[in-house]
Amino acid sequence: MGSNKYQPEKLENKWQQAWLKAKIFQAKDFPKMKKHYVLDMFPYPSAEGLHVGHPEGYTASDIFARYLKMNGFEVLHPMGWDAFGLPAENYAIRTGTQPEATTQKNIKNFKRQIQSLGFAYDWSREINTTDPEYYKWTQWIFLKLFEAGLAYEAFAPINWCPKDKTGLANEEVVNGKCERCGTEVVKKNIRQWLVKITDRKYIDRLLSGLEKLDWPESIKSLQKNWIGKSEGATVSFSVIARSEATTCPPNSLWRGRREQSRINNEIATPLGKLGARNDTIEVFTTRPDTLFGATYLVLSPEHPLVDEITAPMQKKAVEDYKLQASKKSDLDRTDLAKEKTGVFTGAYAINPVNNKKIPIWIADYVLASYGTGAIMAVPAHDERDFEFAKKYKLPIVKVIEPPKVMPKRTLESFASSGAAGHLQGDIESDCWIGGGVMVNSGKYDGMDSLKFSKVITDWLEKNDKGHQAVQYKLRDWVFSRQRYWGEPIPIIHCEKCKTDVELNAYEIHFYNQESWDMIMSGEKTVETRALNPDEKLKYFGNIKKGNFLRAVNKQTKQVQFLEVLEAKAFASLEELFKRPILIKQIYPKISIKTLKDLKQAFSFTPEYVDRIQRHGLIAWKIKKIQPGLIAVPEKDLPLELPRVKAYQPTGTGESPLASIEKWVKTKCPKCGSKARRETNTMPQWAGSNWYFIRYCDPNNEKQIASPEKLKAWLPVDLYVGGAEHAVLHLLYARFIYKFLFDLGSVPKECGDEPFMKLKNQGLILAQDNQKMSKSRGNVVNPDEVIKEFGADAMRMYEMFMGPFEDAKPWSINGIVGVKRFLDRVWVDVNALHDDVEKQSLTVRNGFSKSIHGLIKKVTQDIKNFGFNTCISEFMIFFNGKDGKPDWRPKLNKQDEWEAVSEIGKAIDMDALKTFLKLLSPFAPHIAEELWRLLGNKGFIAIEAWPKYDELKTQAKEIEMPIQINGKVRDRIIVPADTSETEIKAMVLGREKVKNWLQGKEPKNFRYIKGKIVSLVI
RNA sequence: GCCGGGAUGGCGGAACUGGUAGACGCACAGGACUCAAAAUCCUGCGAUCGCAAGGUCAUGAGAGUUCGAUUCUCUCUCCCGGCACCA
Repeated sequence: MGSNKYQPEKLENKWQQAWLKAKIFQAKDFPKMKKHYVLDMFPYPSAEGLHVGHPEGYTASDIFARYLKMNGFEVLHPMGWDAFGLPAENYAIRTGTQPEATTQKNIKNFKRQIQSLGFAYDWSREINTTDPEYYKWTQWIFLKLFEAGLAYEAFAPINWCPKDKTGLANEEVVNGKCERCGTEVVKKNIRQWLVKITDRKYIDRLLSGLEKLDWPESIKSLQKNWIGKSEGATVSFSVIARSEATTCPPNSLWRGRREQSRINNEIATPLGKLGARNDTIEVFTTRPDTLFGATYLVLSPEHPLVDEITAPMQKKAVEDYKLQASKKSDLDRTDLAKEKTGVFTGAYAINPVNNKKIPIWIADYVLASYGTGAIMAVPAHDERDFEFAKKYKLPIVKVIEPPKVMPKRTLESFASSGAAGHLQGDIESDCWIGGGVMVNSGKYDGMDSLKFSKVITDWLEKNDKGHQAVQYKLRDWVFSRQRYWGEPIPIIHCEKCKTDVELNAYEIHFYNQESWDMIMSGEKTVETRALNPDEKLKYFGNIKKGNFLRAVNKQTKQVQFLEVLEAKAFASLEELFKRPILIKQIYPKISIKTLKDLKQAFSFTPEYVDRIQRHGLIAWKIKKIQPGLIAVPEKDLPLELPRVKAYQPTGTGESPLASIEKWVKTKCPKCGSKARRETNTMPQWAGSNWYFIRYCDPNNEKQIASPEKLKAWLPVDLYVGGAEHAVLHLLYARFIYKFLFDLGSVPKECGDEPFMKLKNQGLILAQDNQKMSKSRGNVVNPDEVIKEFGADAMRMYEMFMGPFEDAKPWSINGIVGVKRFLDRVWVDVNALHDDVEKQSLTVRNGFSKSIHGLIKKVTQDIKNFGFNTCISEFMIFFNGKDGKPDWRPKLNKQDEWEAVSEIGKAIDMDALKTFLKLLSPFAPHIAEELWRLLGNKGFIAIEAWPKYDELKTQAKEIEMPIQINGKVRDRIIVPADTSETEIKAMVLGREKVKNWLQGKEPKNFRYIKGKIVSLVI
């Protein structure tokens, strides 16, 4: 027997170096073969080093990549470092070291650890997000977003962590607490950079793009949920003027006021949205069918109209309530168990469908950040409104009668959910949130509620009282941190440019969020307006190319500047109609074929049409600009992070960069006057949402990556990583990728989805079934595992533990099983080799049948990520079923070969080599070593993947179970292709079967070829 | 509350499109080797009745479809992950 022992530490490093030196895992840029891009989520190189969770995903993707390589694919399998971020900075603060230095140190350690596992990475493409040559392009992307109007500055109430003294993205707040330190998060109004991920151009693509992706359903639904699309309608409720509110006016009075406001606001309202007025409250509802049941309105306490509408006698109550609400943390406000509270404003509105006067309340269960910040309350058909109405004794009007005859299943589920009250129409004690038949809805009574939903929406549109609408839960992405260790935002603040623009600007106001959104959504939008000679001061016909518009959103108080790129006058609608391209830009979704369509689409009032016909119309092509915000010129990128002495966040909302005067003071690239640099830095997502693009061309100095190389590699075919990134990284990366796609930086051929297939590894828990964490002290260090068992055993064990995507506990006992197996392989192969050399064993190739089954099984399992079962197949093959391997003899106690198969003391050397090839993606080091031992040349890692003979995977004889009344009572060994008549005779002849039958004929006889015989007595 | 995923021996887990439940590994027990131990090798190992042959019960609980259900359908319980007053 071979005397040498399996000592992984003696051979693993050797092979790792050999692979590197031979460059066998370097991907060629323009592959002639089929390409495959296998990507791991790159790690944040923490000071603690790798934990055993990292190698799980890396091993799986490595096995897959090696498998593809052996199958003739050109494989791109890169690795890099996501190295900006808070921990490095916090560490620097504590120890007074440079984040740059500790980051370098951590990277070195991570790289050593990852390399010690023998992964087949192409290290020539290694990237690091903190490298100026890399973040130059992160900054470049930001500038492009800025140019497109997708990155903007805003004072926004953001999540603020008092301990870390920094703003947090929504996603970093877990249960109202800071994800990193657990401190309760408070709201703070702070100047921020935001990225408009909610832009119309992208949000629906982010949603619909999911459909074609091969991702786990759970991740897709998480993203869908996060985007949170709801379809419904917005409805305008007119507010009754304060003085008139006490005596609810008949319609005449009311209308007069309405006309008044229309005239006042016309100028401030973009074409087609003339319905918006400052005395209307817009609400969003997914249930326009319940509109007749809307018995009151509720505004969020932050709604911009609250102060304007509140009646004097309610002023104090409203102010108190607003103050109270503002003090509450998010956690308090969203606590569901809490009873709803609210205050009457003293104001009333008119329900547009029945002209009923309804009270307006404020309550903090209505969120300012969603929809329009206001709701219509339909207590009879919404549980929240119902609760509120009950408490404050507000009227409840039923407008939908639950269907009397319901499908049985629906009925049962209602009964069990305790909602049986609905069935009796017991509206006093309960509310019905389902559909049904309309009642109390005027002439629509008796209509199906689903149908009515559409009917009433059409009615609203026709009557200029509302329109079909879509809302999303997704918020814009807070894209700045008040921290040092991140990419500087390449923007310069110039006071002179700002005042210049402001001086030249025409002011326009928007009361309507939708109009605002439409105008702001980008360069292609065209603003149109009828000329109005009566209003000299605001004679918009004067606005020419090169002028500016100062646009104010009355609701959110947001201010934007628009530059007029082109101004065109049209004498009439007919003339405008001749310019279909222009119309398309205004209303991209509506097809306008006739002039009538045009008028309808724009919902012109007759007065307005009249004015256009008399005075003409002007249209502007505009571009959103950021006055006083000047982009750092591309040629000056990267804008490098300056060296600082102190990294403490200032806590004022400014980053530590603000205290480096030398860096902050600069010249405006546009006008040359004194200016200051932006001191916020980018969040960690900035570098990680596009890194996979850079791997394709990591050293390109001229472009983010060359289109040719991108065409060769993108999209990523397989992306492996943790499910914790389901909505953060994966959504941002998809957004940025789509943006770069639209920009042309990602070529059309690549498509606009970056990751075709996604696999999530399950969490590895500690021995005690708890999450591994430093504080619990149950973290397993891979270095120690490798030292004791070797990298191959570590890889094998991580794959053997259980299904890849499931959470599973680490067990040190478990790893000894695979280690023993590798020991056995080592010892046996050495011994076999020695004895073949000594000619005490003969080599006869091709007699093993089980090797074909193994190839088949392993090939399929790798494709399906079923690595755990692969490994058990390896064991079964090597040890043999019942301890009888069919490809070789076995060692007995005296270390002598004992024939276990019919072939005697012969070995199927081809089968052994095949076995090693199959094993090599899993345990690459031992496979290489034994491959050479058996006299082969070159690397097993680049050998061709074995093929199997399907015929030989099929057993000729089968042990067929015989079931009697559903239970296995006997077994019979038969040729696989035995016919039914043959088998029936054989089965009925069996002693055991006769015993069960007791002379009777079976009532039923069934034979499933290759599977089972079943009889019923 | 809503969405998604689970529940199989002492443990991690197998079981293809319904067809022998518990593969493989761990732990455990007995044996071999050893002065002894470790390592290694062999045997056994769901529960239960039985000396055995064999029987009975078993895949979270209950029902259903089927010759046959871990697998399909319904209801329920519990666990994990996510969202959470989103109108």
